[in-house]
Amino acid sequence: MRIGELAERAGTTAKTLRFYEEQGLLPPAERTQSGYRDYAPETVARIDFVHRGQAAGLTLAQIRQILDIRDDGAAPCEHVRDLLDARLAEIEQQIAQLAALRDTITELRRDAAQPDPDSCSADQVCRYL
Amino acid sequence: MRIGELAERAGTTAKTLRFYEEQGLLPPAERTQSGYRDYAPETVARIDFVHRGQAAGLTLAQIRQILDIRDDGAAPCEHVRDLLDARLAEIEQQIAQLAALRDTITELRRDAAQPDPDSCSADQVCRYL
DNA sequence: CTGGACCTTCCAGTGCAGGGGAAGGTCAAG
DNA sequence: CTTGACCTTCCCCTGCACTGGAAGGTCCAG
Repeated sequence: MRIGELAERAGTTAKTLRFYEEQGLLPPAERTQSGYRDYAPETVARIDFVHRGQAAGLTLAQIRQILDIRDDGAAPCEHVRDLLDARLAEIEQQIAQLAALRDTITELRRDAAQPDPDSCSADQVCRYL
Repeated sequence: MRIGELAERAGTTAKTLRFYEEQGLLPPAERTQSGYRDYAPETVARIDFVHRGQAAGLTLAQIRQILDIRDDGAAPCEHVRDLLDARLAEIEQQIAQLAALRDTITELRRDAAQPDPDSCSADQVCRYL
């Protein structure tokens, strides 16, 4: 299978697959005599895994770690579990930060409900911020 | 006042102030005979405003819009209000997306609570993801 | 007059996940 | 034999807000 067909089957682009190979997410592909990349059908599953990892909010670097463990012949279960835990903690923190920011902005917005341009000195630019 | 002193008073770095000037957040500074930037003390207030805008989650481009309106002689109140509204909507959406991702990961994590390496085929890399 | 602190410009890189496009090679159909 | 679709490598660009560093100029104290 050539790179275009693989890309279509896996729901991505040839450009992205070359990028994944460069990043070590895909092993260097076999080549035809003329230099074209030649993929086994199973490669689709590997790309699907990358997509599942992304859907779980993992970075390509983290997904690569998992693949490296698997390629070493081990089962990456525990590492996956740790990554999910870490990601979960990050997300909770991000949500908390965004919620705090939302509250801040909501308050600013309330103060700015009936703007009074005259009470804004040019010096401070805008007294509602 | 030279750039280093301004940076210290405003709680930032000289490098950042040059960057702000380049981005149009600060007007091109006066220069001394020898070419050093020379600032009026009021400049601190402008940088403070930039920081308040950042604290409200606005981008430098958005903060620049507000400053441009003020520099045109108008009061930016209404534009500020609109920006806050837009930012608020974005934040709500980001929070919702993160909450959905959190739920997804929580579920994955529950399935991976007692990892069973043998049930993971090498093909799919990790059945918990 | 020398050293060090400060300033200048310009170039380049950071992290993330690719996308755009040039210049050229290959392959199958008509 | 040519056309068009596909492939190759290569390098640069995106957004965001800076940060680092090189090479050189200025200022002031000792």
